Amino acid sequence: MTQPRGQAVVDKILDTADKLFYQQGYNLTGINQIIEEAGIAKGSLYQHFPSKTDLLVGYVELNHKGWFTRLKAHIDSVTDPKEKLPAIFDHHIGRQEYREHGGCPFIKANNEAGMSDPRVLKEIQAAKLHFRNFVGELVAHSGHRKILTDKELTDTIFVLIEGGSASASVFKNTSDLQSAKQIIKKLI
Amino acid sequence: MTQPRGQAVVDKILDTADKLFYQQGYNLTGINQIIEEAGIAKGSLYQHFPSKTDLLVGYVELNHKGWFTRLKAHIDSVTDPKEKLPAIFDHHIGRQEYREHGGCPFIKANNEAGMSDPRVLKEIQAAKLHFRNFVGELVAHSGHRKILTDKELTDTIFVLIEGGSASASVFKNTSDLQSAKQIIKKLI
DNA sequence: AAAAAAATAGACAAGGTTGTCTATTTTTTT
DNA sequence: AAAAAAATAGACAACCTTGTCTATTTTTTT
Repeated sequence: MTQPRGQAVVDKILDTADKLFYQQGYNLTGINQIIEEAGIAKGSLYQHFPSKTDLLVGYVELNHKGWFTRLKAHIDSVTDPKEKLPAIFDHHIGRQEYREHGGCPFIKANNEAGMSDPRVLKEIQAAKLHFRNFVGELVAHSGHRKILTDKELTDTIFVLIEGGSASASVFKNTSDLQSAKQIIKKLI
Repeated sequence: MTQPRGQAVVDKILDTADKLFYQQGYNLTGINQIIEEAGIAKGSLYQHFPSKTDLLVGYVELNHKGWFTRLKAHIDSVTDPKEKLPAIFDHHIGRQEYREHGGCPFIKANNEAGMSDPRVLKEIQAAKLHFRNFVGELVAHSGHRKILTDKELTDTIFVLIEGGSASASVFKNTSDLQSAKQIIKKLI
């Protein structure tokens, strides 16, 4: 069970698929490129992922986990409950900069391959609901000014984050995410 | 120059590409499927579009024109300047229902093939700037309550429409677009 | 140490992809 | 009516795709 050096095969596959699926897109990334860049054999890939679609499902699940872990860690580091709301935008601004303004990985996967397997859409919806519930909790404890109701503010933040990420992928900058952050600060 | 019955070849190509690129995605739509469903010969396609990428550019341009024509017609039909703002949401709600919640065609094309040709990204950015400027004009003449500045309200509407369309493609409904509409009504 | 499982390298099948080219027919222009 | 352009049907090249299968080596478990 020990793992002296180097990643396990599954991790190498998922890491490579994560990079390539996001950068090039699912349909433009071939199995052969994945095994070459991951440095593993084709048989190993098909042992862990019976089909390319299964690898896509694994990719979406991995992104769900990793994304939420990072988001929660960032928000937990902010102590003022009201300040946690703009921090959601800061986190996504940083992620889009790191990701070179490629947009939301879930929306990308959904647009390109959302119909290829029901598990893909299900997992993407789960990730988005997860996010909305998380925002809802933060709003509920934020002590905001109630210009909008809790539900309205939650929906606004959720939709602004979606739209701000889409805008980042079009304009290759985070200016709309920054604008959205300022607007939310004004409304809380 | 007359065209007695049936569309010209170019129109048949673009209509078919429009349908298939949006429904299936650019990368999953083959040239052979396009010519078959359009009922034209392969040589005819390559006479008008030297490559598949050129057809993609034509597709984005066609969407830019058609989308704006429809949007403007809808907004023009609303007389009250303030009511034109929620009408932007109504229009997009109707479009997403008609499009079966596939999301924004520009975002889809950008996610899937934004890097394949600089003309694609350029045209998508042009469409989005076109939209933002259009919203800006409506906001300027709306006589809203100035809870937000003109620029802030414009940005908010723009980003909410982007996010609401993305949400429609994930949840296969227009509930976030409807929520966004209500929030805007409250802010104007 | 022996048995089982996992990983490797790579050939291979079956089919799909874009784009070219030819020969023929139809349509449009002059 | 004659010449030019456009459209058709389809074969074809060159290549890429996913997934399978074999033979061999490495790693892990018992």
